[in-house]
Amino acid sequence: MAKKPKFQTPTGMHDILPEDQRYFQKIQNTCEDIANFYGFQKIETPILEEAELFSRGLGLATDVVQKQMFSFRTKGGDYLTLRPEQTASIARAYIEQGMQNLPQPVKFWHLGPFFRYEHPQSGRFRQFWQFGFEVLGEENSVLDAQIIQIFYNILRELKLKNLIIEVNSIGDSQCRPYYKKLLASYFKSREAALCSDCRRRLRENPLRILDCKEEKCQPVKAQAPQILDHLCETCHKHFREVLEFLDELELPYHLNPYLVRGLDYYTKTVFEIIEDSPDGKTLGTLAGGGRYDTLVKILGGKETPAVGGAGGMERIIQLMKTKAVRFPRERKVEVFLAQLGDLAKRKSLKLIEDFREAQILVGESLGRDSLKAQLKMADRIGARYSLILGQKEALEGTIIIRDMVSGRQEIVKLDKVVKETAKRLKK
RNA sequence: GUGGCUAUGGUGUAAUGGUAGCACUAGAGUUUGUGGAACUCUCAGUGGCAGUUCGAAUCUGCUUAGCCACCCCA
Repeated sequence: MAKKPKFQTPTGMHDILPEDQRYFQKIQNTCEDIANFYGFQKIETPILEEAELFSRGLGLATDVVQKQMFSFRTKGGDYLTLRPEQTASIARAYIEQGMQNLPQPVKFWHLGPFFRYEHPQSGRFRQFWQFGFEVLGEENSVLDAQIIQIFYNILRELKLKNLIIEVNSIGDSQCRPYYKKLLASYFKSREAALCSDCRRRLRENPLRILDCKEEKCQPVKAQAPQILDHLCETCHKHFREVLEFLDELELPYHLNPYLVRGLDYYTKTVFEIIEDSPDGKTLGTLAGGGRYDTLVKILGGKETPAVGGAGGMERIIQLMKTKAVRFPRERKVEVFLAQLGDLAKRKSLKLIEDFREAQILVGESLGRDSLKAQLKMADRIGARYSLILGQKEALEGTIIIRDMVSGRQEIVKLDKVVKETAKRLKK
């Protein structure tokens, strides 16, 4: 006889079990509250999009596009991709739905699963959940600061501490090309001192060398020209304003001139929020984002300045767990209905509906026939009262109310039991 | 994509080539219409495929998954 096949979740993908649902729910509720306060509306876009939306939007040279997309051809011949991030889809929706004709800015939040083909490890999955906030149609630096504030608020609301906001500006189409050239020629003159990856980056995207953690590259990096010294007038002013707003908000930020994000659509402000853990272990970025003033145009829309970011739910949950963030039970059952005998079981079904109408949570274990086992269950879930409907009671039209603390029992008329139970619960 | 470590019931763990055992959990029960304790019984495992051997959880190879590092990011 053949062995039973053993199915398991695909690499890097997980079941989200009830105990984790509480955390997901908590994050979702927090996002929703904050979104309502700041005037963001929820949007959901398809999990599949045309592959080109991402390759054009995020940039062909990015890691996400080059090696992390789940793409496939449909029977009809379309080339689709499981979304690796949200921003490009929102920009697409903005263009497709003509949202430039709405009062600007347009503010959205979202929450859902995303997919990247990578080697999984802690805090890194092939299917992972993100929430995000995006503002389209506003170039003012005050929005950059407010987006950062929003993500900081959410993390704080989730009881996370020791948060550090890393910020940088990576310029725009005015100044970045010039800086890139400057940087490229600097690194080129010292190419021999760079690691092999960085020599490749030198050709593809010199900015990323700044992100390299290779020991070898550190001294070269340290002497490299810094973008902040080479921002154009506009970007410089914009960034200065952002920092002033952050000061005003008294947010704990750290200016990190090496912060370069992996997606090409970013302009000017970029940020990441990380946990400053004492033992030096990091989960990676909890939330990150920045300004993307050119994305809408790249995707074929009108020039539309925008800023936004996203948070990683699994990472946040992992951190919440280590900080022992707990939640009360979502369902407190105070009454348990135990039944004995065929007639009683039939009457129980209807009785449960009566309790539902009265909005009293009533637990049951209708599949169990032994009274003992049912009371054991009642005890386990912590019911205050048990209702016992046996053969005799069912025939007489009565039912027993048992106080699970004192053990006292009373017999009441079956048609009064909802009322009688409600009365006892109020005390 | 590259390298390192790991893998035993649902969970946590024993067994260094010779009967896969224990604890928890779960289910059923202990004068059959009454919970918490105790006790009894039951379900349930060597990730998968090969190889070495009289004999493999144990040794070897491959594979899968997890973890870690690189890379990158949420």
